[in-house]
Amino acid sequence: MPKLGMEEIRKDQVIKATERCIVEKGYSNMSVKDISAMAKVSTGIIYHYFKNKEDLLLQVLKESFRKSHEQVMETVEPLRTFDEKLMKHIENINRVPVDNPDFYAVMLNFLGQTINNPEINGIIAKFFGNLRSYISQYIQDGIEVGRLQPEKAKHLSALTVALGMGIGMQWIVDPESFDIVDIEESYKEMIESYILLKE
Amino acid sequence: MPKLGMEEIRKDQVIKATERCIVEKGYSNMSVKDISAMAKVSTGIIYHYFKNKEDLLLQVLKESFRKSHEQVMETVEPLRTFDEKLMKHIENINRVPVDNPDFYAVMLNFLGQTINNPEINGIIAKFFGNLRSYISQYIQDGIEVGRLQPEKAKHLSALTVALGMGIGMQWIVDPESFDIVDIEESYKEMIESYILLKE
Amino acid sequence: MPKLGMEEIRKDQVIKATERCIVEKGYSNMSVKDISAMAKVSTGIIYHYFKNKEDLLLQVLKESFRKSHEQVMETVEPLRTFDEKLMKHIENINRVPVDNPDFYAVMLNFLGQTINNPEINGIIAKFFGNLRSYISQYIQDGIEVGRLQPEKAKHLSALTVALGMGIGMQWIVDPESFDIVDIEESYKEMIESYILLKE
Amino acid sequence: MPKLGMEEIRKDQVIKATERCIVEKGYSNMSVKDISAMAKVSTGIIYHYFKNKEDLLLQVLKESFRKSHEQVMETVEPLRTFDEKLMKHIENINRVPVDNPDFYAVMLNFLGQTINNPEINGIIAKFFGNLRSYISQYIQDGIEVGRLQPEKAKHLSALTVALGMGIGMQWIVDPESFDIVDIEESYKEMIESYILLKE
DNA sequence: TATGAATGAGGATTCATTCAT
DNA sequence: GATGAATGAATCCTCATTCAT
Repeated sequence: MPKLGMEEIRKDQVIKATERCIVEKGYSNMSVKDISAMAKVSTGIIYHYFKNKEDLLLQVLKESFRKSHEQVMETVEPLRTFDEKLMKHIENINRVPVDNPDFYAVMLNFLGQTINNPEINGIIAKFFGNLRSYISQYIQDGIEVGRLQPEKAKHLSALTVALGMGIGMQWIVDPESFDIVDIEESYKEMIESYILLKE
Repeated sequence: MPKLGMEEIRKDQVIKATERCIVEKGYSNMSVKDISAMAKVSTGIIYHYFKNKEDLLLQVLKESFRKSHEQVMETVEPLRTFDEKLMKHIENINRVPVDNPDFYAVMLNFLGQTINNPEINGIIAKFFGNLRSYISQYIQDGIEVGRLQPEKAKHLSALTVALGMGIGMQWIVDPESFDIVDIEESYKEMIESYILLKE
Repeated sequence: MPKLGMEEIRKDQVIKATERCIVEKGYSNMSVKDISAMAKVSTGIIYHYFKNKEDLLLQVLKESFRKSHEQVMETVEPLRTFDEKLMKHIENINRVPVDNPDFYAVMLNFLGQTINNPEINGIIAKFFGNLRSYISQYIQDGIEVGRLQPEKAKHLSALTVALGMGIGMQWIVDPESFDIVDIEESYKEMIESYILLKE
Repeated sequence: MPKLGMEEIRKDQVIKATERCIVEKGYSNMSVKDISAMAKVSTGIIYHYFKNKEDLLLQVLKESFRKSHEQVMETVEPLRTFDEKLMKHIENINRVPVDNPDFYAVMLNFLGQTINNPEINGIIAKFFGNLRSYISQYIQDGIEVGRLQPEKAKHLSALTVALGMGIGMQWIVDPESFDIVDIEESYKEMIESYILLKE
């Protein structure tokens, strides 16, 4: 077993274990010992690779957002037209709770810290900002090709993200309340009816 | 100072103090001692009136939702037509983050516990359910008077709530990202364009 | 309901409740609140009639021994001959665990405090001393009527009490280990064979 | 000071300290902090090696019985004849209160918990059962070599243990009441007169 | 007499973090 | 690099006792 170059392996191992702990026990009920047990390492190792628990948690959040972003890019970028991209993005957002419920669990847990932890708040703010800015780009494209009303552009990105997040949250809290696959159509329709795509 | 019949006074005092603690310190960084200091009572009194910290927290959440619901009812109920009601409801939802940021702080903190705490989850699920069901009633009314397309009704309540919550969350996390008073118009327009109100 | 002369009624009520608490929860797991709940009075009442918890407990122990002693006297005193008395006394001692298991529960609980609580130790010592001294009297009588060997008298009372207590304790701890009614015969035989009763 | 492989050392250290605390302060007046101070370790270490206070106490009881049993075996086993063994066993039991008063202090404290703590009850029941079963074996041997009346065997072990325990308890509670070295002779005589050893 | 509200010290237990090995 | 023993402050909670009513 290599002793050198373990850094990446160990960090990854610990971050993944922390994620699982958040999902299984929750942000506020999870000790460093729990994490080390889940990762099958000693507690000492954690402090060897991370400054402290808070540092580790921040890295977990960053990694979680990084992966989520990566996933979105992979599916959306290859598409050509702005409306394909927008609709794909909506699909992506809408399906997170089903496809990757752990992401939601992690995000909700961190969201609870946003009020009192500026660092976490900053990371989440940046993530939301990114989501909006991708959508803004598609919209810009749509305006440029003359198929979108410029006056609707201003809040569209925030509204699109809002719908996705709001649907996801309601569904995570109560999956019986509606069918999340079913609602996707309405989600798209609502956006479309608002921006009045011109043929 | 009276010694008898203090129950309601003390419970209220402690619940309010707990709310303040959640807002100022956060759900997971707040000790019973913090609460008792905030409420200017002894820790013992908290256990005299609440079974334990969890019980207290649940009551804080319930109380928070109760007040929020009350507030909504007061402004929406007096209105006559379904579209006035719906739009007022939207306004209400949209303004919570500005008018009552503490409510958002509390809710976000509890939302973070929803994954791992079935009791909290139940209370939040019920609250979201209530929000949707009020909207559903306005919509029913709208369909009955022939001014609303029935086929849009199915997900409208969830979508309306989603927009409100999603806007609020983004704004709480980053108030610089958009003007929340400004976005209200777009919020309403999006709903209206979807349901195609007939004159 | 009389307000004057409540002292005896209340004291008795509280002492009985305390006894029940000791039996049901154990000496060291029982709070003043438990006692007041069991007695259906307020905690304040307890401090009105007893100096403090320790005082109350001492009175419970005394009362327990007083009742036990009373019971013994009632059945033994009417008898005539010393050997009838001795055997009846043995029967009495032997049957306490079955007839009055609460007494054993209470005594065992207090016995556990004897090492570290001189006051409790004193009361128990006196109780054991009493038991021995009654037996010594019967034996004196036996010697005087010439039916008992004087040289066996010295330790007989302690040995008789020892057998009774030792049997009781083993049986309380494990009632399956022997039949306590059955062992009485052997208990008596052992005493008889030792003192060689002359016809 | 070594950092690895401390488990046995620490456990022993803590168990011994707990024993001392029970003797000096009593089962119900002794805090984990007292124990940790007595053992000269931090409170944390106690929870590192024992599940909780109750677990620790159970191990103390077990250890106490284990040592006592060991001691008995060492002195009794080398002996040849059943009556030598029986008498030695009686001597051993009788001398515990003098030779090892801590054992009695510990046992009495735990005995007080037997009514309300099934686990403690089980351990004590087993210990008493062991004591009886050793004696039963000597008796069997005596019957087989024809020097003991079989009909007396049934309760003899319980009666022998009863005498020993009963004497010890009375003496612990009031050492002035009789001379425990002196009573040993009578203890033995009582057993001998009962079983009528044939030459 | 009687109540039960109120106190706060003290209880068991957990936990982030350090450090000798 | 890696371990897990060790710490002790901080957590939640209980409880004997007091006292205004």
